[in-house]
Formats: sequence, C-alpha cells, structure tokens
Amino acid sequence: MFTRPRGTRDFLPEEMKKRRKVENIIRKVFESYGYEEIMTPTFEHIELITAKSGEEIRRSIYNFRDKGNRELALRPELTAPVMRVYANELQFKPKPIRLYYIANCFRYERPQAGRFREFWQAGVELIGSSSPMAVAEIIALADDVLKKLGLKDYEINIGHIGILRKILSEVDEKKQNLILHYVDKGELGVVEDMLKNEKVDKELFFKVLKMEGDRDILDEINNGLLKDYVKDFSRTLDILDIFGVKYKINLGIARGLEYYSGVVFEIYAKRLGAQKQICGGGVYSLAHVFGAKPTPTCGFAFGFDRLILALEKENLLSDDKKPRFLLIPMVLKKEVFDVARIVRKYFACEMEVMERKLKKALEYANTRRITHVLILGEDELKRKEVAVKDMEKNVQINIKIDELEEYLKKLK
RNA sequence: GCCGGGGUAGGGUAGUUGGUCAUCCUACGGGACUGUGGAUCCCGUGAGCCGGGUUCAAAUCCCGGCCCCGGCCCCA
Repeated sequence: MFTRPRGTRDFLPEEMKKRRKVENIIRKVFESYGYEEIMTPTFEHIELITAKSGEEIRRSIYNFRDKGNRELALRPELTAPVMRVYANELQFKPKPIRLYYIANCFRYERPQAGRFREFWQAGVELIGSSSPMAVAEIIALADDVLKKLGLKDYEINIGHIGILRKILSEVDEKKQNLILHYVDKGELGVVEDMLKNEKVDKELFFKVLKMEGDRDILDEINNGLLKDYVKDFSRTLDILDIFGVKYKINLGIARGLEYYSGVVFEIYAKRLGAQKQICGGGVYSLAHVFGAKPTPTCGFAFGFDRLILALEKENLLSDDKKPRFLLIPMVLKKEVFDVARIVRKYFACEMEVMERKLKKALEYANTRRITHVLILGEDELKRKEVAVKDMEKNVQINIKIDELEEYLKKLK
C-alpha cells in the first residue's frame, strides 16, 4: 500500500461537498465586490518566495530542484505571485485592480491540528490603493464572507505596522524586520537587547506593543511623532464603524511577513485553539520588489481549511439533500437511456450497473440515500411508463415517460 | 525548530509474564428471498506501519525509520 505524503490529505466525496459549498459562497461574495479570479503556477522560482517574505516563511519553504537544475519552490502563499503578475502584466490597467484567488499552498512544517503541508487559501488583493476606504473595504469584505458563511465565533483584530515602523524609523529596514519578527514571536527580551544602542523611544515602542482594546486607546498616542499615522488609522476605523464591522484594536500584531507596512489585521476563531487564526492581511508594499512602480496595495487571505474547521465546530456544514435518482433497468431498451437523459436534465441519476436483483438494488439505494428509484421493466415499457419510487415516503407511482419531465420540475 | 501520545481488516476494537488457525462489531460482495429497501440468518473478502535486533518462537520485548493525533512557536 502507498501512503500519502506527510501533511497532505485526501478529500472524500462527503468532504468535497462541504468544501465546494464553502468555496462557492466565498467566491460569490468576493465577486459581488467586484473582485476577479486569477490563477498562478503552483510553483515559482525560489527567489520570488524568498524576496520579501519573512523568517518563518523562508524556513518552511517547500523547495526542489528540477531537471534543468532550477531551484523552485511550491508557493507558500499567493500575495507574492499575484504581485509578480501585476508587475509583469497588469501594471498599466486602470486602478484599482481587484483580484481574488482560491488555491492550494505548501509549507514544509510539522503537521498538527489545522496545519498541513498542503493547505488552501482564499484571498483578495486590492492593487492601487491603501487608502482608509480601501483597507476598510477589504476588512468589511472578510467580515461579510464570515457572516454569509454563518460563522459566529470570530474576532477581528486590527493593528498598524506603520506605527511600529515609524517609532523604529531610525533603525535600518533589515533590522526593523528582524525586530518585528521577534515582536511577532513575543520575545520582547531580544527586542530590548536589539534596541539598546538605537535612537528609539523604547518606552513608547513597548507601550504601543501592549495596546489592546477598543479604539479609545488610540487617544493616548494621538500626538507628536505618531499623529499622522493615528489619524490615518482612525479614518479606517471610522469607515468600519459606518459599515457596522465589529473589531478590536491590537497594536501588537506584527505579522510574519515583511512586506506589510500599514494597517494589518488578523481574524481569530477562538474555538480552534492553537491554530485559531483563520484570516490575515493588511496594507503592504511589494510591487517595487518585482520591478513595478511602488503601488499601494492591500489584501488578505483566509485559511480555507481552518474556515472549514471553524464552521464544523459551529455545526454549519450539514449537507443539503437534493433529490438523487437511481435507475434500475430490468431490460435494456432505448427507453432506459431516454429516461436517464430526461432525469439528468434536472438531477443526478445513476444507473444500476451491478446486475443486481431488484431487492439488492433497492438495498443499495437505501444505504446510498437515493431519494428516488426508477424501475423500468417490460410491464412499464408496454405502457410507456416508468415506475417512480419515493424512497423516503415509501410510495410508488407509475408515470408516463412523456410526463416525467413535469414530475421532475415539481421536485425542484 | 522543540515537546508529549499513538499505529491490529475500509471504519471501530479484543488479545500480550512472547507460544494453536489473531477476537468481536461494522462495512463490503453474494445467497436464503425468481420485479420492490431499512429486519434476520448463512457464506465469502479482508489486518498486527516499515526495517533491523533479541529468541527455538515476536502483534507482544529492544532499536531505527515512516505515518497519525495533540501541545509550544509561528502561520492560514
């Protein structure tokens, strides 16, 4: 027997039904805001991934060498590939450009609850603006998706990396990234050491990092150095208030990716425990890294698999049952296929192919949760009829083949 | 990268101070029952993660690996 590679999964029909259902809702909401789907390669040159991703991502790159000795990497996320596409081919389209994707990603990490080596992300990028209006739009969009999915237990946390970077503006960018990396890891002792000889208002920095609560807390830093940033932040929050989006301020959010530069947000589904983060995003600058003019951008990604887990925890993924037909032909005549063709215009109709006796076929229909069985034998054919057995109500009627379509329409 | 717990038919399990043919339930295929489902009975299919070691003998003990579950960190 062969086993799956570590950290990968097989999705069986029952599970795929749920996943497609969720996917379709996400797709619909994204599209309703004007976002258009894009698809990029499953693997990229490794440099694209390492360019500006962050320590953690770099450590977990799923890379390989191809036969042409190229160093390639399975994509760990889609923001960088999408921005490469933007730089390569979409730079001169009218702004803003609204793109979305639902695709698999790969990270070479230790699998555990809600963490896999192959996982799916569903995200959007809004290219051309990082105005408060734009940022508020994407956060509201994420919120809308969760509402349409029916999820109750989630919390939107909003921070601002621009504020953190502003306080650190005397430190060179590389070191800033490293500091933010340790902030993200919660190793504040290391951060303190790194700031020792820097001209940075350390008291302010650590105070800001710990700020968490509703928007009033921003008043404390709405002065001097940070005034403009707080103003920008507040405008975004104003708009979210107007949209009716509930959120929490959390300035300790540093994000593991180095390209973030402004408002950032994370959404948690607390019931998921360790892997509770179901969404992350914010304002970033990446276009210039791939050779385009600097372009303000914002975006986010849902962890699709975690979304599924969160929805399951809240019992929101019961499968809706559509009528499902089984056609049992007792004789093989043209009419059998005519009937199948008619039913298939409306519902799934499978054909009995095991050459089973009627009783066994019905037994099968029963366990497979077939809702309607069609029986076609000599008797029925003589009268140009088909026997339709409703498995749930346990009633059987004969219907003229000519009138079958009317019957099906009523079921819809 | 670090730390715990595991691995017996497709799913769920029993069994071990090493010693018959590895238990039972379920699922699957067929039959009893020749064109009418959910019950019952019968028959059949089907297993000790992989590799090595100890031993007359290993599912059981030891070592290594693989995989799964979970926690830390991080991420989605």
